[in-house]
Amino acid sequence: MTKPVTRTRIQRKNIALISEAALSVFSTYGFRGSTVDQIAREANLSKPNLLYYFPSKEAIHGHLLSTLMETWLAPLQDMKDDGEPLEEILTYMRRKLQMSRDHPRESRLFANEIVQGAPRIIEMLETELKDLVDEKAKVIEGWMDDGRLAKSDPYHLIFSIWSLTQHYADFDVQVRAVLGPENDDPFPAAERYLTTLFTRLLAP
Amino acid sequence: MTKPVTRTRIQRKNIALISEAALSVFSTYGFRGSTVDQIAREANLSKPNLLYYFPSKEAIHGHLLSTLMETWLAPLQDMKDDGEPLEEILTYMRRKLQMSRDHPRESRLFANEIVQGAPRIIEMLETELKDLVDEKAKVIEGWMDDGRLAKSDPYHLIFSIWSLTQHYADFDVQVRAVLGPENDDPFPAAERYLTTLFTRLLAP
DNA sequence: GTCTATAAAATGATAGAC
DNA sequence: GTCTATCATTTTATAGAC
Repeated sequence: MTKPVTRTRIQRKNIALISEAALSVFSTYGFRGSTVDQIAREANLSKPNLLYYFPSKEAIHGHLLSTLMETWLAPLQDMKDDGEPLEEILTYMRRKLQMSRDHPRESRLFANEIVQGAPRIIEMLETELKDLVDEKAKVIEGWMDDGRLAKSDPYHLIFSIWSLTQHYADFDVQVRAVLGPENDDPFPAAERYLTTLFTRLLAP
Repeated sequence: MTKPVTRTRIQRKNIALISEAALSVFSTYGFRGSTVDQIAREANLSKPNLLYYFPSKEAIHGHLLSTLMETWLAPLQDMKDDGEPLEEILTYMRRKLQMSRDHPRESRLFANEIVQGAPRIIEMLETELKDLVDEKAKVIEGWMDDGRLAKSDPYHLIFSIWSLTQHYADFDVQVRAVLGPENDDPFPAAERYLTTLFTRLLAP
């Protein structure tokens, strides 16, 4: 698929530098709201030098999205049929919550893209993501049919894990504004709350 | 606060036209990603004519945000101390879900603003919104202390209602992509799922 | 109130020297 | 590989006729 490339140390370094800078900028302003100038400044490169490594603004954004996609899907892929059902769900939820805490920019990059209609990843959502969710929804449904998990809609269950965990990255400023400056880290309380929520919802 | 204005019919009509168009455009592209040209085209006005009614792009955006804010807070304000606790919470959740279904552009306008750091409404979040949530969290905590609602964190309970309901507006394309074209309206199933979720979480 | 024309700044991208 | 200079477009906003 992707053509094999041999890159020099300096190429690897600059591509990493640009990716890092672009992640910060795109996740904060969205695709159309971001400028190549901003990214170049953030990466400490001149604009033409940045465009020596990527042919266009669109290319940088596409590179980020496809690179991050597999990281993003990994936690759901790792939810295994043969585990203890409630523990599998709780582990998935906790991993997603950790990603919100440790990689909020990645979360906001996707949030920006999807809120704005997902023009650049809609196809991937309809194929890769849908297939993965279909598969895992079947697993969850099996658990419910076996009486190992209380019944509820498996698709909306997955949506609820996404929305509840990503909220702490995507709406971080609002969460902090409401909790006030005295509560600096909302994540420990969030984890306790979400554990209770999914346990009460799903315990058989 | 706002200076009282007497507007002609034509002024009211055009301001409404511009607001409507701007809501569509800003909610889809965010502030920086939107152009005055787009809004003018959408409103069937020339760009200078649009700028005759609003002094700048920023002014249109600000007008929208402050106009919509009270609509946005109304459902939480209406949650009353003297009702049946679980019903009050479920009613609030359902009203929020209805807003996601009936006013998705408003939801996405705020989502865009907050994901991008809420530069234009952060102050309002730290005052009006925080005060309202503080007040309602106290009410909920009272219900829990009286044993009329199972205990859990009232702040994160409110966050969870926001994230779960707004998800169906803000991430609409993703929800539809995953459910596939055969499931055209996700809201009925969402309402059943969320009713189950909050009932199991909160029933004493 | 509405329009055409246009100024002034920003932005994406390229040319070409080193 | 990196830079300065620059082009072509887009974009916000204004001038001024009607």
